[in-house]
Amino acid sequence: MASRRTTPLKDYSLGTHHCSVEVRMEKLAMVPFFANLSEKELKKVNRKFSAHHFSAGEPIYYQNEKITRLRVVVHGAVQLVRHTLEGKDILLDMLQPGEYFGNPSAERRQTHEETAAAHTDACILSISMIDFRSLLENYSEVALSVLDITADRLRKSREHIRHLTTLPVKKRVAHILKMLCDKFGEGSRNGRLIQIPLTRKNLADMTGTSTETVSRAISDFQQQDIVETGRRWIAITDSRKLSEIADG
Amino acid sequence: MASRRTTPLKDYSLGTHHCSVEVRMEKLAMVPFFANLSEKELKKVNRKFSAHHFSAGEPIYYQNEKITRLRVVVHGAVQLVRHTLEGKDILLDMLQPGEYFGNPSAERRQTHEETAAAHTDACILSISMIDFRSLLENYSEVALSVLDITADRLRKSREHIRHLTTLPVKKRVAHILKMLCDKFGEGSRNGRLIQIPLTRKNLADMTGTSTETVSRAISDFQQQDIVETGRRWIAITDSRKLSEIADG
DNA sequence: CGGTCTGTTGAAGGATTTCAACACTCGTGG
DNA sequence: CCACGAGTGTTGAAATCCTTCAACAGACCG
Repeated sequence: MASRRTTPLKDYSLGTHHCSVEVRMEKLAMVPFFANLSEKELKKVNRKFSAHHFSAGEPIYYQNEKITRLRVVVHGAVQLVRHTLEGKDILLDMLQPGEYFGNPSAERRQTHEETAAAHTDACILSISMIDFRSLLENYSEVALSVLDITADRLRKSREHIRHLTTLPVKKRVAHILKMLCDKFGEGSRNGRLIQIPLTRKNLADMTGTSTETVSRAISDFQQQDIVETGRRWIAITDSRKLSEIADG
Repeated sequence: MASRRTTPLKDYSLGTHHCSVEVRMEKLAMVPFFANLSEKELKKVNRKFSAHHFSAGEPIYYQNEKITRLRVVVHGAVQLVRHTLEGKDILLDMLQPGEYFGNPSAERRQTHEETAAAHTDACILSISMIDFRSLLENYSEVALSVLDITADRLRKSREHIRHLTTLPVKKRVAHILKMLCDKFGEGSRNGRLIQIPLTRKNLADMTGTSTETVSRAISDFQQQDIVETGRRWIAITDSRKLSEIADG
């Protein structure tokens, strides 16, 4: 496997790893809406979940597919992509361990609005919608927590709309880099490194532009010593200047 | 008051109207997340709500203001607007009787992300966040219903993002007109009339463009006999052709 | 070491914004 | 009751940002 790696990023590959019961419990406890459950309750919940591994790039479910399960990221990163007839993709979200995906309220709208795929090698826990709904009915604190997270995602989505309709591309790219840095940033020596492999296409699909335009924006940032970048990796070296560009 | 009205729209003015208890109960029962409560429970819930009237254009709460209450539209239309530093407004949503507004999960994020204003004369019921949260805790069916509605708004928001990033202005305007027609459309003789007064600026703020561009798009639709329009009103006369433009 | 995927850069073309001037409508006040 | 003015809608032309097309350079993998 990858032996001559040159990127500064961590290796996310799973190999033949299999999630032990202990790891699963630990990860489930990390999920924000299970945080307040007792260990006994958590064990009960844990039995309803099953685990699956996905290789980088492998799809987890497809757009328009029937919704049957709710999923939680345990290891790796998951991307939610909306494909369009125009052939332009939209990267709706990048998920970290602890985050859920797959519509939690799959009552009427029975199909997924987006495709979920493992962005890196990933380990995913999933629970049937029926079990999840009964869980929500029985534990009001879990339901309220899921509501809070969903409301926060709505807030972020509207923030994104604000950026798309009022900001020029360069500012949008700056905002996305800041956001990614907050969520995935690691280290502080030569600036904060964004700990997921991202192509110019990924960034373009997040900001709603073309790869070329993103490339030009980032080239500009690089000349101003705001970021450092290579193939599939970016580090922010001057977050102050980046903020100035984003908000100025 | 308005005596020489020439628009084809209904008169939304309230005059000295005051909501009777019966009207309030009826309206509360219309709210999707109270739909399943018994009359007795509904009466209990009703006591927690207070009613207020707003004239057209009057603000209900301001962006960045502290969140203290959750509100429900009883009469009239309410607009949710996000103001930006660039001076460009974004019309996030237009609400009908029965719809709630004001973040239902006001736990950490303590301030409103948008300004709410009465678009027409409006009657609004409101409940304190504390009472609302305890309501969610005690009635799991209400909590699940609120979750469903929030998840659906997230879906719509992402759909909007899709339109903003992949479609040219003309198609976006067509989509918004279709949406407004589905939500506010009335009658069928000379086409479906959108039953709220809308300016070109309102439409521009919904589609993320300028008033001039919206005007050009609608002029074009009018020449193709797809819509009929006047000052602050629009009717769709050929929804099939409109759909073709939106999706073609 | 070659092929493929990824990233860069230039230049032309296009869609939309912006600036500007004008027309129309409504309702208020003379 | 009419006229005027503010708010609203329309249209043209120039300027601009971004996309698209194209060619190439560099990195990674087997």
